[in-house]
Amino acid sequence: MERTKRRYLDACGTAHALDLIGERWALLVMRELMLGPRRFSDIKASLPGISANVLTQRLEGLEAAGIVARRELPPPASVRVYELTPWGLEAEPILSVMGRWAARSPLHDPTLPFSTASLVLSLRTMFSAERAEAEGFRARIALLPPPDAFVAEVSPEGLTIERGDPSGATASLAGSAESIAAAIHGGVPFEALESEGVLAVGGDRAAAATFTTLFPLPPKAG
Amino acid sequence: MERTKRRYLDACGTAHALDLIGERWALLVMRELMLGPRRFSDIKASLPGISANVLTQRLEGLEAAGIVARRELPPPASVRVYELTPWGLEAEPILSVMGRWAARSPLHDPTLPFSTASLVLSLRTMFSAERAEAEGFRARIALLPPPDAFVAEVSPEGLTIERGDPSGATASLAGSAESIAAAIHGGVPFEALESEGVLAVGGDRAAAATFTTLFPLPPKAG
DNA sequence: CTGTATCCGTGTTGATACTG
DNA sequence: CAGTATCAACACGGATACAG
Repeated sequence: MERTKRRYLDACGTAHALDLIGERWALLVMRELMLGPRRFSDIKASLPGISANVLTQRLEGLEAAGIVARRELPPPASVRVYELTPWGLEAEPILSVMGRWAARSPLHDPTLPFSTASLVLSLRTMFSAERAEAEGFRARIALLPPPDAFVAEVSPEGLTIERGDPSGATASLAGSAESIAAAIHGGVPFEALESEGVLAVGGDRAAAATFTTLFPLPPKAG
Repeated sequence: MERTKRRYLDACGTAHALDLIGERWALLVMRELMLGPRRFSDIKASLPGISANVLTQRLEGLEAAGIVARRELPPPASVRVYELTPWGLEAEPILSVMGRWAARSPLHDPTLPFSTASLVLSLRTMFSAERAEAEGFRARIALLPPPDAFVAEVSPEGLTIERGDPSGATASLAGSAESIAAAIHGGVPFEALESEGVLAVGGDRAAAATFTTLFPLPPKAG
């Protein structure tokens, strides 16, 4: 095939990182795998604009680099899934740092599509331990972007967000990743989103409201 | 011209970062500007393989995004230089995190060319405050990759590396960025590099030797 | 139904030559 | 020195066809 990959002739670690994950779509494919194994079609559906052949190439390249592994689920599922290797998982700080930096961009357009993986990673990135501390906040908030279910746990140790059973949570936010993000990052009041029918808030509404204030965005640059 | 820039239709911060700095060469151009203003030809000379037209396009794009600014030095210099804006400067953690992650790659080839900016940023990235603490190390080490002069200061507060006057330093390492990196990251003994005539160690050799141990590389993945 | 391979129009990249 | 012009090679994205 193409043994003549276009590489940077540069010993710098950053340049090598770009050789590995600098091609178009590569980091976003990795983003979609950060929360666990996914199937080809699910990845493709979460990345508006990627074409099947490009996704195939990226998965091959990331596999060859030792960043992604493919696996067959045992019968009766018997489907092929892609997952990050342990080293691939360690790339999450790259996504976080890039996201935090870009949040200061004056050109950012928050009205574009927003995947579930983006939502969860953005919350991990933007969580303010200081604010949670100042509020003395402690809760388990269920995040329910269909068909997934995550539980965010805020404690003095910090924030964790994992797939899990939402029953027993202090409060719940059900709706598309875009709608949940509108409430948390966009500051849109629950009532506005509920009256449009795109968000359902359950349980302790005050706790849910406080939760949405724990992820402040940095000021715009320029 | 390019009113149809190829963007990701994705509200995720990481995706927006890729819209801004995800094009080929963009991050490496920024790396070359991290230590201060540079001229077009100097940037081009530090990036093996980039062509003039692509460098022009990247500088234009980064300027339009508010990441890079162009400036004319006053007479008698009267040359045009490019520099990072304050927000552009804040992208250094992106380079660090990518470099640290890629250092674990089994495919990394340390024999490729290595720019002065790469050397300084890699030292800032890989510095181990724990080791300096454990050694009780405190010194000013001059790094002299011609035609530049940097002073690295190790103190209980951490490491700083700035352009500066090398006189009065505890020790000095003079040679190409590649040679200095061979001593620090590659673990090559001073004597081997000196006998090849590619490195000159001055001042307190023991302090210089200890200094080279403060930048440990992480273990390889896979 | 889930992926993979092939073709094709278009835009991006890279090398050389050239201009102010 | 600091770019621009030109052109060839490649990568991307879309559609479609194919394989398990």
